[in-house]
Amino acid sequence: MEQPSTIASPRGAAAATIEEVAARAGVSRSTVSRVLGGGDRVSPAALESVRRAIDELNYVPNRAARSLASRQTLAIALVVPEDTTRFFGDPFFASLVTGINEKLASTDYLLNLFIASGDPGDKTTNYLVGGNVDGALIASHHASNTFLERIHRAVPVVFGGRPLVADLSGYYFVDVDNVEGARIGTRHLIDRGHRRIATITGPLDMPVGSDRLQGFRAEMAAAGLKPGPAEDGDFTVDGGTEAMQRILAAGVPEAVFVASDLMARGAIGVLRAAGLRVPEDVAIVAFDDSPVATTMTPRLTTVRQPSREQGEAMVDVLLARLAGAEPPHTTILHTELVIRETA
Amino acid sequence: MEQPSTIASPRGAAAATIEEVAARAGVSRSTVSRVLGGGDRVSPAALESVRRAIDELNYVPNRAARSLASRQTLAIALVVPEDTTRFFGDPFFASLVTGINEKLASTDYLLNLFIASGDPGDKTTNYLVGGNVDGALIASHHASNTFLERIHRAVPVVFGGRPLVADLSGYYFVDVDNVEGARIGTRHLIDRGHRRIATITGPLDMPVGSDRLQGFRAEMAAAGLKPGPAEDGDFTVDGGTEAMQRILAAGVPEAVFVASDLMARGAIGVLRAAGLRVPEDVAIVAFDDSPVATTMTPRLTTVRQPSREQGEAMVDVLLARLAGAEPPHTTILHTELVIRETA
DNA sequence: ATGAAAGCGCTAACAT
DNA sequence: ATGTTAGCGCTTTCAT
Repeated sequence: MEQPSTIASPRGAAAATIEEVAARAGVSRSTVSRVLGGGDRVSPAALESVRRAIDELNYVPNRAARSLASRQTLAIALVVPEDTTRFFGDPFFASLVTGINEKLASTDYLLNLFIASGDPGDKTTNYLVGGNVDGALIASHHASNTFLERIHRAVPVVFGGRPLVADLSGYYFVDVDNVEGARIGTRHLIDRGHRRIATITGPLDMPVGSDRLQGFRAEMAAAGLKPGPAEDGDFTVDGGTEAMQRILAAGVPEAVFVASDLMARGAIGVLRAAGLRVPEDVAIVAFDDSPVATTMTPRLTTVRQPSREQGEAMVDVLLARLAGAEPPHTTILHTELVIRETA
Repeated sequence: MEQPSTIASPRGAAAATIEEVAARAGVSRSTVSRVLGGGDRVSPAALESVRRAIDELNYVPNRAARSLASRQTLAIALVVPEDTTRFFGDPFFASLVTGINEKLASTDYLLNLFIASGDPGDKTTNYLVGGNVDGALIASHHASNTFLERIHRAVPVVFGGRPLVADLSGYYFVDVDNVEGARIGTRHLIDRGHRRIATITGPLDMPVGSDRLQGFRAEMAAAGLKPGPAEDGDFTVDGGTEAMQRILAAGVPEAVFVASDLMARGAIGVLRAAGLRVPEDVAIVAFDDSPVATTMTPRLTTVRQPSREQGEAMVDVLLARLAGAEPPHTTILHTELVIRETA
């Protein structure tokens, strides 16, 4: 060991620089840089000695310097404009992140996750706009316009879900056909012979929320039925509970189309507490097909949303853009009905 | 515009540089830099014109350049060496992240989250070692030594839980007193008059796993009781299910100390399926006091672990180190028993 | 209070 | 195949 262990300070030993590696290997900076870049146009001898020097010095290139010079970071941000409770509570994010992570694992890009709830000081935004990542994935939902637009202007972005902006042109996003999904789910209820059908929606200021309500209404209309009450369940278990209570207060429906599995869980709890059987007294079709759909009893009949594939598709589109290709601005994924026990 | 707009590419308009801001404001780079740094030793007039220029140009400092020069990034990494399933499935991480996030929100530091499951190419490690963050928080668990040590050597690190390294000296960590917690939980079972007590453990290659088993055994020994079977439930619902099945196969215990809420959920499912009542036939004390403890029926009697406080404490220690202070290497948090319905 | 000048550690032409 | 030369955009002495 030639390096004395200087490590009494918080940061470890002063990091070796490319210059030191070059000196030790008896070559120039450029040669070391070439080795770092894949070892092309480097003699076997030089390559060997550089590699050894890197090893001995425990050298890792300084990324700030590297990105400053090369204008790329090899990092991709996933921004989730939600608070931690929602982020961890909603299984949608788990699948989305899983899809993204897996797709990115085989590339040189590293995924940075930002849980940017309120972020008063715009720390996250400045970080992204400041050139710290090559591209960003945003699980849009109900983020404020300025926030989205600032990032979108500075760095290639792909949205998960339809971004909430005035003018969609120029934006890239991967969305699920929520209108279609809601129609499929509602249709199943109608096919089962139900007529008085209520719905529990997500927040209507979110595209996912309003799209699913729209699908519900469209399908009811197509069947010549008058839609029952629609109550906002906030995409949470508790919200679903309260929404169901409000619906019940107005009379017991034959069936309920619930716009997420989580809300369905809350709703079913209320139904049972009221002595109503599912599906015998009230049938339920939910939306998501997340793990809770099979974990709870009775197991949910639900509209499957391909969240993981959505994550993968987002990465595909972003990577294509970063590679200079021209992927389609809009990618739409489809849903399918999974019939289990609640309808 | 002296620079031709080469940017038909994905990224938006070329970002303004400090030089352009200076020119527009009619001052030097240095003055702009001072304004950026807080506006000290700058005349009101200059300050005003620089601010306007920044605004008009939509200027955001390039962070790579800034960190290269200033040797700090204002970013802090949270590294979770787990796969996404575990990360999202275990409520422990949700509270930990919540605590960390909240504590960091009021500082200038930005939290970068890395879900570094396998990471074959060491992308995450190189990112951290490459100086991309000022410090790192690691939810340690069962990460490989080399991984932890490489990061620890390069950047100030604080671990959540006791890191799995040969020599603990030099490491900073915030841990929960798991031995004590397990003793408290086990004691409660003994106090209730139970004698034949089994345990479902976490993986024993994790400090949390072995500590809780050790506490269970210590308390049983202190009471002069022979510990019942111990089965590894992997800290998951399914693992808990299987562990309980193995225990049952060897005979029905009077009580089980289960080292996590999630595993208790699986275990109770098995018990009920076997026609056994909880707590009448088999009493259960779990560990965590996560949201599932009150969500399920019956509600869990469990040892409360302050995960959120743990996250906050981790940030405190790291921030202290970054500020040049000398916080204690070890911080131990305590547990308390929460009595509900299962014991 | 302000500017000039010297890097931070790296990549990327451009020579050779 | 290798070295030389410029920067990348910023902070930071050091003068003034």
